Amino acid sequence: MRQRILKEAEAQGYVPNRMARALVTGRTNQIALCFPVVTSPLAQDLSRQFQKLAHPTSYDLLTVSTEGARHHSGLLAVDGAFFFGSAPENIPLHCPVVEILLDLRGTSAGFPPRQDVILVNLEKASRAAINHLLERGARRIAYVSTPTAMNSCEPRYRAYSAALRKAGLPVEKITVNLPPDEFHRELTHQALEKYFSRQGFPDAIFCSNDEIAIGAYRALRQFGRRIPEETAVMGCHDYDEAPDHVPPLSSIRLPVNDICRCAWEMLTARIQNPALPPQQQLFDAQLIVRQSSLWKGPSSTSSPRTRESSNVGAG
Amino acid sequence: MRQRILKEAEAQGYVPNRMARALVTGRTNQIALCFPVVTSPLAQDLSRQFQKLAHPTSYDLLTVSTEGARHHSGLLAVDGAFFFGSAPENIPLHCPVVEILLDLRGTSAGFPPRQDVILVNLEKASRAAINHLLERGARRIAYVSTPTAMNSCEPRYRAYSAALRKAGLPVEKITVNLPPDEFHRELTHQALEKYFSRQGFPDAIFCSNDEIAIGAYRALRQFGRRIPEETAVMGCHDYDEAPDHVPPLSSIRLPVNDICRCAWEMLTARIQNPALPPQQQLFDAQLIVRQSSLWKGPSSTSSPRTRESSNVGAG
DNA sequence: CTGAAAGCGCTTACAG
DNA sequence: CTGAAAGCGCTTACAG
Repeated sequence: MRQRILKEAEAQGYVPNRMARALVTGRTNQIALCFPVVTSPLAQDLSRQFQKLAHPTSYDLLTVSTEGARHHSGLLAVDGAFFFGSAPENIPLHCPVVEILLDLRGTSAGFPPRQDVILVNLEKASRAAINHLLERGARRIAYVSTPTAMNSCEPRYRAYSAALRKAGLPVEKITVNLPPDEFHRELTHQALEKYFSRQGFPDAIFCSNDEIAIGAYRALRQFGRRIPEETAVMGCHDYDEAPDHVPPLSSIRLPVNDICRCAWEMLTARIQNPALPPQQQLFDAQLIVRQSSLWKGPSSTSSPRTRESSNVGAG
Repeated sequence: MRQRILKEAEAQGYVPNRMARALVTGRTNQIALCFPVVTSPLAQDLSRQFQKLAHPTSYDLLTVSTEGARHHSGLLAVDGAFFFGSAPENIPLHCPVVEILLDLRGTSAGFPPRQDVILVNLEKASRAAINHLLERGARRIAYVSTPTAMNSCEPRYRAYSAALRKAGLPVEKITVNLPPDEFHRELTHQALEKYFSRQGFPDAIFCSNDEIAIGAYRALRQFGRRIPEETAVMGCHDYDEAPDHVPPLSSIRLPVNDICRCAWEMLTARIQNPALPPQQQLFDAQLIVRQSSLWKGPSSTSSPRTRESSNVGAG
């Protein structure tokens, strides 16, 4: 008797109302992805990985921006949330949270005593990147970033300034002011164009992300400055496009796939069992050396800015 | 008296429960973004634009994959949805929908009699792209795509095959089988590597999207084949990276920003007033000619595959 | 202006 | 195994 009713309901296209169900079960089958800037390449990359992880499950993904005075009308209707690089305090949320943070150990900010957290060590790889540039003989090494990544808690900046200090070289900071949602390359290009025409060219440029690095490519190309022979470029993130640039971009790889998989496991475990002990995991970023960082200095092949760009031989 | 209670509630950190509110108001303040493959570059691009549009509003965005036998446990809890290139029938949904579709007018599929729909005319720009390659003198022009974009309803394929037929040239189809969620460049590279070593090199390659075009770059570079002098490459989508490739990628630009803005307006208007008459809008794609499509043929500059790739002069 | 009641569409426990 | 009741946390309309 009961079966007949259920069958008939399905036949008539009945689907249960999720919010009503959620109200009584306490489960929404939704998970939030919280980023300070949802449109950044790194946020996009993480989103894509989380989409892949969510797809075989019954969870839908909600993308939420944590920055900007957005009026959130009530508790987010999610069973759990990932927070990238920002404090959950901003968002009304009464559910398990996994945070993905840059490891700030050793800084004044201290170790955050969170429950479930993934830490990414960027400082070690940044040190390796700067040392690599120093070993190639570069002396004038500039650090380019947005204001956010230009402070003493920031692992990239810390590694950079510590290494230069140790080598007895001057720090050269280039701050690029970027609106959070805009395409960064052209604005970086413009900022660096101005800078280069006033200050000349550094031997090497350490960029706080790959978008900025490609903005630097644009600016250097405009001046006919050869990469990496005259000015080397180092990115950070190592997004999918990095090997396809000419020259292929050296970068610091964030293990995005591993981070997301681990975060996903932490969160689903926490949802199933809120009494679980705190979960923590540390990931290392890794220096990926391609062509763009192989500085040769002024004494290198002296073929100047003549011939049109060619696509030969990069395979 | 009442004010005091409300103040006290806020002070204690009370936030109303969204699902309970949604159950009674019928509004969830959520909007769904539905894509056949959520991780494709075009889906990412559209998502980013919709994020920007949603940010100042009170809506949160839910990203949903319409392909793959995902068990959706109940009605999606959204006030409205965008559907890109796929039928809403797959997803349980009782709410306003705006569809974003490739314009198939003139094909056997006919004009879909939907309520609110945005149509993108890809065929005209595709014709322009093929004619551009023909005018440059290319005779052997191949079309590279996934199986999905290799059928007679597909505007790119229709334009391609019609133009070649008209010019009395043979059609050359290269099908690349790609898993939906994987990074396409390397797999395209491999498929084309095989193809080129068996069939030799076309004069020009018309790719159904930019990712495939960059896979083609990789394969051509591997053989030391010069782009565009020996083999020209044409992409489709014109993503942000297109001008930064070497040589800069010619492509067919989808007006993603305009599409998203228009779709957003349609949907919010429909949510506010369900009795609105059907809304429709047509957008044209546009051929963007950069360097990669400027074929010169065998009689061009005969400098062979010697020198290492250089980044000079592209600015 | 405040307070009590009804009801949104479900699920869960409990009585028949 | 089926049916009626209670209740999830809100909002809305209605009575005081």
